[in-house]
Amino acid sequence: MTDTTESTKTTGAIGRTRVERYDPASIESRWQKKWDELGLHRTDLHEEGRPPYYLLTMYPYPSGDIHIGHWYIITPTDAIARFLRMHGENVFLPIGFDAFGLPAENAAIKNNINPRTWTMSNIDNMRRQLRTMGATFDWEAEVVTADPDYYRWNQWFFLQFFKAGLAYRQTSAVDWCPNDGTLAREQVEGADRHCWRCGAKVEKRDLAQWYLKVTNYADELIDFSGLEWPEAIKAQQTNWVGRSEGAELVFTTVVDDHQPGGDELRVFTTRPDTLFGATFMVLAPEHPLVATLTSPERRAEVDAYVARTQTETEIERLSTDREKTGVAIGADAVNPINGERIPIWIADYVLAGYGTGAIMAVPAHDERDFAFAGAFGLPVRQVVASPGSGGGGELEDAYLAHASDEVLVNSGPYDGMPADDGGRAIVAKLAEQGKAKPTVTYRLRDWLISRQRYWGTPIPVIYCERDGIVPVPEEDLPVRLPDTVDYRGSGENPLGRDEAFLNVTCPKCGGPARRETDTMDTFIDSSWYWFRYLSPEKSGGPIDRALVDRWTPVRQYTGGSEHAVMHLLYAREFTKMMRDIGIVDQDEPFIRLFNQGQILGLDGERMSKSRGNTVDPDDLVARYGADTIRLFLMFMGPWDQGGPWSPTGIGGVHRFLNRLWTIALDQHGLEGGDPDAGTLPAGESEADARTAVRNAAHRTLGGVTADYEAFHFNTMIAKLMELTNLLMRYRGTSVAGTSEWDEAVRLALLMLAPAAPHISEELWSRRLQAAGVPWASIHSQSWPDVDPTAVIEETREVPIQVNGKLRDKVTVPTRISEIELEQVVLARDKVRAALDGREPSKIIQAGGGRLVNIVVR
RNA sequence: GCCGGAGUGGCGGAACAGGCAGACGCGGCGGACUUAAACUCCGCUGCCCGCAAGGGCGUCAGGGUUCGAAUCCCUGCUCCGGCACCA
Repeated sequence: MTDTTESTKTTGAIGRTRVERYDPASIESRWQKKWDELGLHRTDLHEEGRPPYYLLTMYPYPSGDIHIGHWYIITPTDAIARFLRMHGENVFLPIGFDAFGLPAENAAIKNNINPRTWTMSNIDNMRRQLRTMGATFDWEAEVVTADPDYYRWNQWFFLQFFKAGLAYRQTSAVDWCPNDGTLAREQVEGADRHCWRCGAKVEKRDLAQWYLKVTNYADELIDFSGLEWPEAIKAQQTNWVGRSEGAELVFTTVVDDHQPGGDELRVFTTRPDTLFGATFMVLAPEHPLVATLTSPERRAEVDAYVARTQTETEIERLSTDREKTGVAIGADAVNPINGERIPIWIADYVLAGYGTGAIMAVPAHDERDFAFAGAFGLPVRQVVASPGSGGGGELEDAYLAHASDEVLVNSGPYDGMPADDGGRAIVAKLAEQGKAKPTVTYRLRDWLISRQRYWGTPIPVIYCERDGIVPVPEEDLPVRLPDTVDYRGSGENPLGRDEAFLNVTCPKCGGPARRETDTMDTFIDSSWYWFRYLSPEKSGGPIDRALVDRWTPVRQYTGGSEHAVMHLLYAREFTKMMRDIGIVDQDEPFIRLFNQGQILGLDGERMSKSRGNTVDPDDLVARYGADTIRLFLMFMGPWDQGGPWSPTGIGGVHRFLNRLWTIALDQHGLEGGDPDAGTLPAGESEADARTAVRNAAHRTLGGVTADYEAFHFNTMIAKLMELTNLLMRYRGTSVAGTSEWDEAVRLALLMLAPAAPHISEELWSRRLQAAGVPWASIHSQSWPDVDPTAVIEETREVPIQVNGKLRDKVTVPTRISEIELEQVVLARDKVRAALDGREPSKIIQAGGGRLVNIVVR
């Protein structure tokens, strides 16, 4: 802790003063309280005077503690808010808690307390910690998603989506985590297919589940026009949607002893040009025709393979370079282009959920088909080759080139055509017979939202034996999550064990019925929470349309990139669904997105409570104060970069604030350790020095303003350090206390205010008091303007190069002419030495004489 | 394999549109203050040669464009993040 009793000795011209030391502990909580009392951060959403600016940062999950990673995202966001307010924007910066979810349930099971109790007590703690940052959240807008007043609207949305055909129930093989229950496609990660949250291996289960029809928006989701989002996120989402253009081709099954034939076997391909090279077909083991097409003598083997793919896929899929497996089913198909009979196989490398679940295998031109053909001795026929090569000879690998300078071979009438034209011709020909059509396929799946967990939003549906699926009437919302359920895990839905919850009367027929016992994916909560911030208390509907129209889309969103294809994708999808049911009039939720980097723990891993590698900022705050921590985090490096946590260097930032304190409060003091203290630099007049101070202050202002706008906080702070160091040099000289000095200190405080709000407010208020001016918060001041006349330089230093190598520098008047500058440069001793008698062949003055380069042979 | 991003001192990082590489900070060295230490302050600090003046070399590697390249182009390497047989 800083010793507050010690004083800095001063022996300046003014005489002895006692200046207390910078003690953040004594000032920060005082200002936080004052700002609270004044309602400095409360946003009047109806105010007409200033333009609205919705600034949003991703709300935290209430895991129990705010760690340094939270500071890393939140405090720069707060600096942006304060900066914008000083520019006259009416900034809305709300905060809330993503309060449903698995960790609460697990912690509750472990400690035998109710998830709600656990969550709410964490939230209380985190509210307190969040306040120590000095962040300007509007706490009146707070949203807690586990409140019935919030989740009832999840249910309401679900009912509207159901009515609009955007929510549906379907039974199919789904990804299932032993801890989390069902997962959406986006929530299964890695080649080994593990759960995004708990890491457990994901299995396949056949379940009836609820889906949201987000595939409706596939094309819209890859259109980012009008959005300022990081390239990386746009690329990830585009890949995730996975739009793929090609054609659907229709093969036909051949009559066999055991089956009548004539069934259509549709395949999707991006390479119709290779149709003549199809030497076999492969169906996904789950393909519906497998059952009828399989011949009696192959039946046993096929059944065994199908069973095996269902149970063993995860183990096999562990290997990235898996061996191809599969079995022939004892039936053939006809290639529509040439009538050729080719055998039908099943294999797990063909996925049931993509395309048509069946492929034409062209081993010569597809790596996977090539490997499969190699494993089972199936023929390989090259049909694309570079012109002149003929395509003879054995391929060692699949031949993948298919640019327009490749031609078709072994393709009957299409021989010699460029591959891409040939492909189009083949599709066109088959289309005449109804056997092909150009098709677009997507990787994106509908959003599976059912979860077999307790701690979430109950899905508002009732199952009646007579009426089937009956939505809960809107007037019966919310379907409350019972507090007393035995939520402890036993692999079954906790809500299914609560008879009082489970048994209801059918709203349609009045007969006995049962409630849905699944809850919603918690990503539903975060898919519209920012709309709710605008009217958290509203009871007649989820959102206040007038405020939504006025304040959204969000102008600037800040948060991590780890939810690139989860939250950030769901939020876009949900907004489009809200638009389609007519309750908002916007296509996109977030205009600008900024992804800050991650602060990693000492182990180099992402900080998380479950890993136990979090850094608690409380100790650091106690020692250095919130302002130092805020600045240090911003100074570490570019905000979008993050990096491993190390407190080394925090002292440098703290010293900077101390120096600022000194120049603001002890301008006439003398530095004991500096032999030049109190004297102007040799050869510099007071007038020169005053001009230099003013010039530096305004130049800094220009740079700092641009840096704030670009979120370049590290260089913004570096510039303020430079200015402070300069003022430190002039402290105790005749320049200290002049109007130029005074202006520089004032500007420095204003520039620092968004980033280090407490110390700047404290120094600001002391200056006002000293000047006898009534107090007004620095945070309600206008951002200062650069005085263009102040940044005009009388002279400038010109680097001189000879053949691109720096040889000399010369200081010249700013208004020097080109000819004069050339004369000055050529007269320099070092230049003449470097030229060594040679005649310059060219003299280049770059940037209007900012640099001179002399070219000699 | 595909997609995205990045390679600059001992370290974190600067360098806006091709024009002084290394701002700012950490660390290190030297000094002032102190009885002493801590704190604070001042100076030096890319590498090599040299007592110095000065010179040479330097932005992952190799080529290229240019009067001039950390920056643009080509080839390759390494690292980080994402995807996972997507036909």
